[in-house]
Amino acid sequence: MSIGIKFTLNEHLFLRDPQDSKLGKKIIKESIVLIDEIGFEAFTFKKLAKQMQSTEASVYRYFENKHVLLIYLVSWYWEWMSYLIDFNTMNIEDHERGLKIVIRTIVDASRENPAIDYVNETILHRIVISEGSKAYHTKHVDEENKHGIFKTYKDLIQKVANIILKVQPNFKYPRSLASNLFEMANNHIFFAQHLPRLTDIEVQEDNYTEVSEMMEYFTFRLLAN
Amino acid sequence: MSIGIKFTLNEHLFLRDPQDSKLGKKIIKESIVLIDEIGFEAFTFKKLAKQMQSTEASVYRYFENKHVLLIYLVSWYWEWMSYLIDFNTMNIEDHERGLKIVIRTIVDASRENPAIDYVNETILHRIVISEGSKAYHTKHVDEENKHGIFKTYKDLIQKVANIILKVQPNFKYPRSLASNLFEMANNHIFFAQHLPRLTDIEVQEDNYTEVSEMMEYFTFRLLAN
DNA sequence: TCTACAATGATAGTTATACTATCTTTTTTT
DNA sequence: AAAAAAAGATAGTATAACTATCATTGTAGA
Repeated sequence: MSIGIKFTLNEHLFLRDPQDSKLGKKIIKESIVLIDEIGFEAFTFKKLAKQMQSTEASVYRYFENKHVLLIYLVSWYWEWMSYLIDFNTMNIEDHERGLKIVIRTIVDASRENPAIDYVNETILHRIVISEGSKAYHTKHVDEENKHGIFKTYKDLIQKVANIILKVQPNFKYPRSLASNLFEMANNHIFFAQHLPRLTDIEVQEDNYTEVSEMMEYFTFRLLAN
Repeated sequence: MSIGIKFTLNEHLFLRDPQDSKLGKKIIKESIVLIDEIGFEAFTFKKLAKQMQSTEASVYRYFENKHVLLIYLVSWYWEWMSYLIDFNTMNIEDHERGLKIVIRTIVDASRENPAIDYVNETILHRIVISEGSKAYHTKHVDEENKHGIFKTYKDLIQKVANIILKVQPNFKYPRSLASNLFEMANNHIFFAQHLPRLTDIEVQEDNYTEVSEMMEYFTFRLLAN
């Protein structure tokens, strides 16, 4: 049932392209499930291999280590988000309406119809919320950044920044606002679920309406004339 | 040269209070230096013990594991921030001016005169920027939260939320804005230093003026009538 | 269809991490 | 000076994070 999407991810993110083989796709699929289940710290390649009935050595043939695998997953998510934004804003003439759609896409990504059979986007969204920032909070950011590892995210931010500029060409902080939108969406869902006193919004189950309302309010207040 | 401050931190954060002994203070002091130097992932109690000429077992008598130590350090930072905000806004009648001072305090915390001899606040600020969010991004958040581990942070957010409400009593999202101010300050300093395309501001050395300018702009746009 | 070769599996081994336990020595308290 | 608490020294265990080697299976081209 694949609709034939294959994302192009930076080649430093893997040793062998997991999108090219059955085992590779299984690694992606099962790692998403396992990281969500036990958390990134407790996650190991040995446990993953056991769960997918393969071996540790086989997993290491695809990914250098679990940190790179996390960046891969998060990058995959960002590529997917980028695709969704393009898709959802296609043929929208009104820039304000376009930006609102972007915000709702960011917040409600997991409600979109799954696009690829070996990736559970709903679970991946949870991982991005709770583990995503660990992808770049390391001592090796600069080095990894030099390899273009974060290009996907930077392009995504630029895409949203451009939409922001269409709404308000004089706005001084388009990229800051764009990155803040992503961080804010993830943080406040996390806060509402785990540390509710750090936010004013509430979420139940997978209804994130209050998050996107808040973000729309913030955004259009900032961009108003 | 201590001015006699001793912060009260949740008792679940340590096995023996590090503030009560020479060795405990040394653990705090040296762990800050070492985490900053090699990053939290590479940091181990064994390396710490070696650096401070003590033993692994001794460190384990104070902290259950390195994750709890990180929460301890970050909580210490939040306590200190709370103290600074009170101190810097004391006797300020004008609420708007008060909020501006809060923003500058959050951003420029590390420029404040060091208050306690065994904590290098400048280095600790760097740790909070690059490792701080790992304190609560774990599978055990809920459990740790039940123990009141994050009370310090929640109280700090509430304090800033109250100041926000004084500026604009009708504002719908005081706590969200407060937590966003802290997250934003740290993120954009980090971005400017490591992933500059994710922000519009620039920082050089320890001059974070552009960060506080941006945050003031965002905040007062949101709170304007 | 056979051959070559790439991919995977099975197994073992290495070094480091994350602890726990026990005993001795030093320091502090009374 | 004795008792108790803290710290040091040392050793040990389980698991993590890899690397290496060889056997087996699957597949693409001659």
